[in-house]
Amino acid sequence: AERIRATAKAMDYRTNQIAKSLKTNRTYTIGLVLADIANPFSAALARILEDEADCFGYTVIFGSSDENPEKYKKILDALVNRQADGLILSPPQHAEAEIVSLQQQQLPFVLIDRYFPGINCNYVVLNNFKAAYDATIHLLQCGHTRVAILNYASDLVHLQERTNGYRAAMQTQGLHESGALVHTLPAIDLQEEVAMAINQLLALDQPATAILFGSNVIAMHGVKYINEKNIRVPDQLALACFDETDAFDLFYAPLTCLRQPIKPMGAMAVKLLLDAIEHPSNEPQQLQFDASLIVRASSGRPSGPA
Amino acid sequence: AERIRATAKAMDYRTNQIAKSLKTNRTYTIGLVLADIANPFSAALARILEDEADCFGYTVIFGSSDENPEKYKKILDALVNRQADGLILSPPQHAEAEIVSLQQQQLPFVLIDRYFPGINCNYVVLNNFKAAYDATIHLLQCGHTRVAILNYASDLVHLQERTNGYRAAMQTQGLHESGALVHTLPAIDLQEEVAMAINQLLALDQPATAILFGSNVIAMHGVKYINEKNIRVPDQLALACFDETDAFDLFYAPLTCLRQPIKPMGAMAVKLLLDAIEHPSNEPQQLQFDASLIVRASSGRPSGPA
DNA sequence: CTGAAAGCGCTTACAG
DNA sequence: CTGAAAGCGCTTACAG
Repeated sequence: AERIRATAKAMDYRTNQIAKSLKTNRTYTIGLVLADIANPFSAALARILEDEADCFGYTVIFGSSDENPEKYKKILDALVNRQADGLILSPPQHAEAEIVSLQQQQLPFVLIDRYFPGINCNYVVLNNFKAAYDATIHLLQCGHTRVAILNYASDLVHLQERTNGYRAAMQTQGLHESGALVHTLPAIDLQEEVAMAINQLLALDQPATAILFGSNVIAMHGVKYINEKNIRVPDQLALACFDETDAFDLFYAPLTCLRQPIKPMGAMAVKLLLDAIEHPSNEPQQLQFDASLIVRASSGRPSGPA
Repeated sequence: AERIRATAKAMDYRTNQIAKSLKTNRTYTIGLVLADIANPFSAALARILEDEADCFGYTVIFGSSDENPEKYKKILDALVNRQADGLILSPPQHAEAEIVSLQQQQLPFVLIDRYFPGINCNYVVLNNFKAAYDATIHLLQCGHTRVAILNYASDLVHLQERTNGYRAAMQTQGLHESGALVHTLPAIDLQEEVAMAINQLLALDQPATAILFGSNVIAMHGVKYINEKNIRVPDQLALACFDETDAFDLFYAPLTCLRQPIKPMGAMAVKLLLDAIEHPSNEPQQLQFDASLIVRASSGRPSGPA
């Protein structure tokens, strides 16, 4: 018996995890579905989830949904078929039925970044309302009154909360805008839509003097356009945005942004998922994290008369 | 029998891929090891590989090595134990033994981005020599003679070829520099090293007037520092860099860069891998792709006397 | 403590 | 064409 073990080692034997998994019903694999792994925010999150999963002996399989419900369903099927022990999901719009189906199949999962208020399941999200509120208040405190928001037109609640937080902040100053300062973009041709929105905001009788961008992608298009048109930041137009990216450091007026605590969020998502795998009868947990407002040059005081 | 099939469908039966895999010895899973999935270049590549793999019914499991050989080995073990049908690898330095071991185990794999000249295996890489040569020639044609390069100090051949290509281009103009214009950085504290190198280049008796950055990460640090110090681009210092990133569009002088054809490269890597899985006795194939030099504002003519 | 047997859920070759 | 049997490589409970 001893000798068998010795020769096994010598022959460079490796256990077949597939056979093991078949017996133990455990693959030590986590399925991850994001909108697009190539988005810097998603990629950073994927990296954190990878590291965290690795701490517990898990490996990550992933897929990108492109915000497309059919594609999302297809990826989910592929990951479930491959017997992922659990799933970490950033679902697209209209994915409620899929989520409920996972619950019925008793598959452990945790939503990250996004959630559906009507569904009682594990999730880890940002307090988007507070984040948008804080950023807007900051812009108001910099002396701006005509603060605009560029956000996605989306049924996703976490995005709507960004607009809601912005509106609540504006109302603290008695600024009940007609809506000319709120642009929600369908994101069919986002680059074009962002450019149009900025043009419109600057062409108002009372032009906007500050913009809050609802995501890093919107901000990227916005800043590119502002660069092209030589719009002066922050004098002519102050800026703040959701999400932090290295890219924003290259702009001459580094962007004030809302930094998401993705490290603790990712760690918590993995923790909740492993809990759900171990204890399927546990009550779902819902966790919100706060963004940090990182103030930089782009939100400085406006130059013109108030 | 017919009725069994009907009720199976009704009961939402899904075949257990694990059991199937045990029997067929196929998991339809590709293992991907990159340096860091959070790097925009890696993330973009991961996305392309994901899409390409999906076309053939494969799913991707991944790990980030952080250029650390031990971590690389550990990830490789995890992916092989999970019975990935094949591997796409971007290996760190000193990974030759691991690669040879994969060959001995007859595990199908394809290297991407990096390769080891002594090992006859499948790989898909950029022609780094030509890319660096082209970019340097371009800077020389813009009227620069004191063109510098900031690259990694690394045993990885694909990085050394960037410096070699640069040197070859300089020699076409009879410019055999003493080495003051060539900085190879150990990347212990890359940000600091890049800043120091730029300082030294500008403090030379004959200051450098142009820099070729050896990667997007080096360029990111470089441009941030140049921004901080208000060094004027391209007048005081012209720039060009490897890899394309959205980020570089936010700089006031958009960066001239070497765009890697990652879409065809990724597609080819998946193709070679699937070939290797289907036909294990096929000869390894080695493929080089050419970068496109995208000329933009950062490489414009120098202002001072030549 | 060791060793033989059953079974995880499939596929595949074979008998009916 | 259909159905029963063997076996993929493990783990686990059980007998010796």
